[in-house]
Amino acid sequence: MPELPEVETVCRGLAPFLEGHRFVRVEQRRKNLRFPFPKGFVKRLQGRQVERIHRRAKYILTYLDDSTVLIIHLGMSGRMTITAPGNTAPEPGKHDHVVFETEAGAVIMYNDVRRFGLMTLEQEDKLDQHPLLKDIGPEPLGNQFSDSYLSAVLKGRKTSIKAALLDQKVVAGVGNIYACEALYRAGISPRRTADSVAGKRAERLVPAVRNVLEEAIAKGGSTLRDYVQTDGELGYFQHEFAVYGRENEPCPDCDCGKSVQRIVQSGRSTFYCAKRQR
DNA sequence: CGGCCAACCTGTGCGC
DNA sequence: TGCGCACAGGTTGGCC
Repeated sequence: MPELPEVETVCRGLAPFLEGHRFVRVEQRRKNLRFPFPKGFVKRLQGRQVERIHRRAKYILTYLDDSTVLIIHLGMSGRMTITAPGNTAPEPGKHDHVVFETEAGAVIMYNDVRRFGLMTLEQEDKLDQHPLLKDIGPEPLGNQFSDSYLSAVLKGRKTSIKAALLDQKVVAGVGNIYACEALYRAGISPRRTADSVAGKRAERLVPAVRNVLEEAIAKGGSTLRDYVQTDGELGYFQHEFAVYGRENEPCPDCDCGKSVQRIVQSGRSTFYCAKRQR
């Protein structure tokens, strides 16, 4: 699930337990996720203090006091679980792959059934050049993501606009759900060619992407308090989607009885309303 | 380079 | 109840 809003929510949930706190125990419970853990992973983390947590695209960047950065990606099924200081942490289960304990007594577990996630370490001054990060496009909530940028970057691209939105080089952090939802809001067909999204369409798509992500973050934020108190699990949230997962249902703004269709584009499900989206 | 597809891995839900 | 298949929110690497 984790797209930009979920990763942002996870970062915000982790921050109070990690920023300014020191890892006193790190347990790596298997040798790899998507990639092998780097050499000396546990040793390099133990005793380090976290300075700040930051999100870039779908990556969680944890800046440490020795100028290294712990890079975390949640993949498809990665979650973080927090046990606040003073409470008893559960025993790690089959899919709890990494356990962090802070000096204050918080226990954070990384859980990932499918293991498409990753953790690695990089020197802070080399972070921009890291292979995983160097080609990522602008943050959709930042100023660089504008209709002129979008028109320019999509120029000449014959793939679908849906596939282009999923390309992290075009824009950072948009995944399958929010690509569908943003296109719905913008009234743009996911089948449309990417380079046909310029001018007025780009002017509609940019705020559509921004707004849907901002709303999802706001919702994550509003459920976060309850989330941490109940079971401490961070990562999966119930959102109301207009089209995603709603095949054969009427879309919210449809007055014509037509319903949401599911198609497959480059191997991923796309949901859209053929009447509203052209 | 652009674009498509398989692969990575586990779990779940559905039809038969 | 069991089996096989489709599918799941991400990303990469290989191929044409």
